[in-house]
Amino acid sequence: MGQKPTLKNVAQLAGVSEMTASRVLRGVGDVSDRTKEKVKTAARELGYVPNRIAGGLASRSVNLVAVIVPSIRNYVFPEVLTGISDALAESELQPVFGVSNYDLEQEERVINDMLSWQPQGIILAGLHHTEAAQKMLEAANIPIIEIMDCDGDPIDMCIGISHRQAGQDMARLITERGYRKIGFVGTQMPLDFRAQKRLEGFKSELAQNDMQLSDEIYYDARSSIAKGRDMTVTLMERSPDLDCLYYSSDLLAVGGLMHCMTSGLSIPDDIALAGFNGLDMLDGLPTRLATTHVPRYEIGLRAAKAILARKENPDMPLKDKMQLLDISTEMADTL
Amino acid sequence: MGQKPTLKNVAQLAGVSEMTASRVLRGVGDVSDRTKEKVKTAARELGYVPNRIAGGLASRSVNLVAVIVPSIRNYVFPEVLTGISDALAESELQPVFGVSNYDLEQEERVINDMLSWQPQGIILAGLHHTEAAQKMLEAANIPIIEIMDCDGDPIDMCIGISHRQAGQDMARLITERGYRKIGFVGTQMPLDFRAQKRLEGFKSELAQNDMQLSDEIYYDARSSIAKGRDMTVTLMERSPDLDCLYYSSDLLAVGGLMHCMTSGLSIPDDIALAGFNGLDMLDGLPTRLATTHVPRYEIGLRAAKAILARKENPDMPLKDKMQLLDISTEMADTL
DNA sequence: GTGAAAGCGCTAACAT
DNA sequence: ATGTTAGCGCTTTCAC
Repeated sequence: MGQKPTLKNVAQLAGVSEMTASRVLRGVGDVSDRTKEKVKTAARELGYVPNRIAGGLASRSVNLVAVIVPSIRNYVFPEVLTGISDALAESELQPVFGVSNYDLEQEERVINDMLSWQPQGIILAGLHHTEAAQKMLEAANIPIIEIMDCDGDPIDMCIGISHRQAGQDMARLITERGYRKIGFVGTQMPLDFRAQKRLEGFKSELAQNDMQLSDEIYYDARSSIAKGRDMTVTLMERSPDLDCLYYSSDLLAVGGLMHCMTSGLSIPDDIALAGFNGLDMLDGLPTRLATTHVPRYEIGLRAAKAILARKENPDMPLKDKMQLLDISTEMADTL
Repeated sequence: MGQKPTLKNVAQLAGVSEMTASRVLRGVGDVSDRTKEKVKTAARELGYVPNRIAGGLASRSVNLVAVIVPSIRNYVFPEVLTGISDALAESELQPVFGVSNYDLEQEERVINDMLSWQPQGIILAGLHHTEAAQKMLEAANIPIIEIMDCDGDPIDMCIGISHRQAGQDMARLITERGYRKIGFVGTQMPLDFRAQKRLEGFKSELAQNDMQLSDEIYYDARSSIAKGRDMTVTLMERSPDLDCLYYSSDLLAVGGLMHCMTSGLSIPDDIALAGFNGLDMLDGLPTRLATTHVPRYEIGLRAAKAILARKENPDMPLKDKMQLLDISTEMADTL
C-alpha cells in the first residue's frame, strides 16, 4: 500500500512544480489547460486526497464551523443541525458537531477541543457557560452565535426565542380559558436552562393572576413519551383535581395524551394538556396538542448565515446582535 | 486582541523551551513539578489554546474518527451516533459527523472531505458506495467500519444486521398468523437500500408461501407519522380488503396506528400493522406495535470499539470481519 | 503561466 | 529533566 501520495508525488508525476499542482487542485490562479489536465490526471491516477491538516496550517485557515449542542438524541437539535448544514451546504464552510450532554463542564471541554481546530466561527446552544468557557469564547476572536435562548446577554450574537415569553404566553392562554388547578411536568429541569426559563415565565404569569401551580413533578432523565405517560399517571393520582397540565416538552405531553386516550379521559374537559416545541410528530396524532411552535430549522439556518455574513464582512455593524424569532402558541384541541 | 498566542509565547513567558512547554501541555515525558507549574500558569495567563492543525501535521496523526450517516433528522441515526460518542468518550478519539442525505454522490464528496482530515478510521452506513468512494476507502489504509447493513461484502469490517432477514422474519410471523391480504407502505425506497432489502426479504418469504403483496404504496420523502397516516388512508381506501400492513419504518406504522385509533378500526382484527426499528417511542403508545428491534446504540458502540481495538492492535486477525447482531421480531398487540 | 524559497505551529528524534 | 534540530505537507509571497 505504501505511503499516502502527497502533492509532491502528484507534481512529479505531472512533471510540474508543487505550486502549480496545488493551484490546479484548488482551482485558483492562472494555469494553462494542458497542465491542468496533466495534474488532474496524475492526481486521479495516484488516488491523491489532499491533506487539509497541512493545507490549513499553511493557509492559516480551515473552513470549519464548530457547532455545540446539548444533545442529538432529542427531537429538537437534529432539526437545528439540519438548518445549519443546509445553510452551509453551498458555502466553503463545513460544520463540525459536538455534544455537551447538558453539562457545562463538558461543554467547556468541547469548546476547547473545537477551538483547537481553529474554526471560522462557533454556534452553540444557550447563553450559559462556565466562566472559563466564556473567556475562551471571548478571546477566540471569531463569530460566536449563541442559539435557542435569547433571555440574557450574548457574548457576540444571539439567535433564538424568549423561553420566558413562551412560558408566559402559555400561562396566559391557560388562565384565559379558565383553568385553575394547574400541574407542571418536567424532566432535566436543573440542567435545561431553557426549560427553567419557560417555567419561570409560566409561574410569573400565573402569579399575575393570583394563581400558582397546584402540583409539580420532575424527573431527572431525558424526555420520552413513555416517561411523560408515567409522570402524568403519578401526578394525576396524587392530585386528582388538576384540570390542566403544562409539560416541559411535547414529548412528555404526548405521553400525557396517550395516557388520557387509553384511560378514557376527555380532553380538554377532564384534563387540558399543553406542551412545548411544536414537533413535527404532533401532526400525525389523532388530537392536536396545544404547544408553542419554535422555528428550530430557521434558527439553525440563520445562525449559519450569520457566520457566512460575518465572513464576508467582518466589521459588520452588530445591529442585529439579538435576533428574537417569533413563536406562536396555540390551543389546538387540548386546551 | 492581537494575534492568538502560540506555544512559543507560552514557552517564552514560562522561560522554557517550546519542547518543554509542549510536553507539559500534552502531559507526556518527564518534567519537574516546578516547570510544569510555570508552563501551566503561562498558558492560562495567555489564554492559550493549542493549535491541533499544527500538532496534527507535526505528529502526522489526528485523533478523529469520521462518521458518515444518511441523515440525522431521523430517529435512528442519532442513537447510533450516541453509541459511537459514548464509546469514544473515554478514548483520545473524537467523532466527526457527516451527512450524505441518502445520496451516494454526496456520500462520495463527504468521504473525500473526511479523508482529507486524515482520520484514524471511518464509520459509515451501508455497503453501497460509488465506485470512486469505494476506491478511496480501500486506499485510505485505515479501519473502515460499514454499519447497519450486513447483507453484502464489506470493504473491511461490517457491524449491523441482516435487513433481508428482518423482512423475512416479519413475513413469516405475518403468514403464520394467517394474514393473507398484505399491503406494504414505504418511503424513500429507491434511496434507502436497507428498506429495499427488507422488502425483498419480505416478498421472498411471502413467495415461499405462494403469496404476494396485494398492494403497495410508496412516497419519496422522509418518513413521518403524518405521512404514514396519510398513506395508510390512501392504501386502505384503494384496497379495502387488506388485512395486514407492513411499513418500511415504525414512524410510518405509528401513523397507521393513529389512523386506526381515530377511525375506530380494531387492531389486529380489522387490520394488522407491523413496523421496523423498535423505536423508543413505541414504549409510550397505547398499543404495542409489532416491530423488529434493531440494536442501534449497540451498533454505534461496537463500531467505535472496533476502531479502538484496531488502533491498539493494527494487525488484528479479521476473524470477526462481519458482526451480525441479533434482531428480534415481535407480534406485540398489532399482529 | 510557472517556480523557488520560506514558513505556518507544532512534535519526533536525538542530544545533553 | 530539558533543549536543539529538523521537518510534517502544504500555501504564501515574490520572482521570473
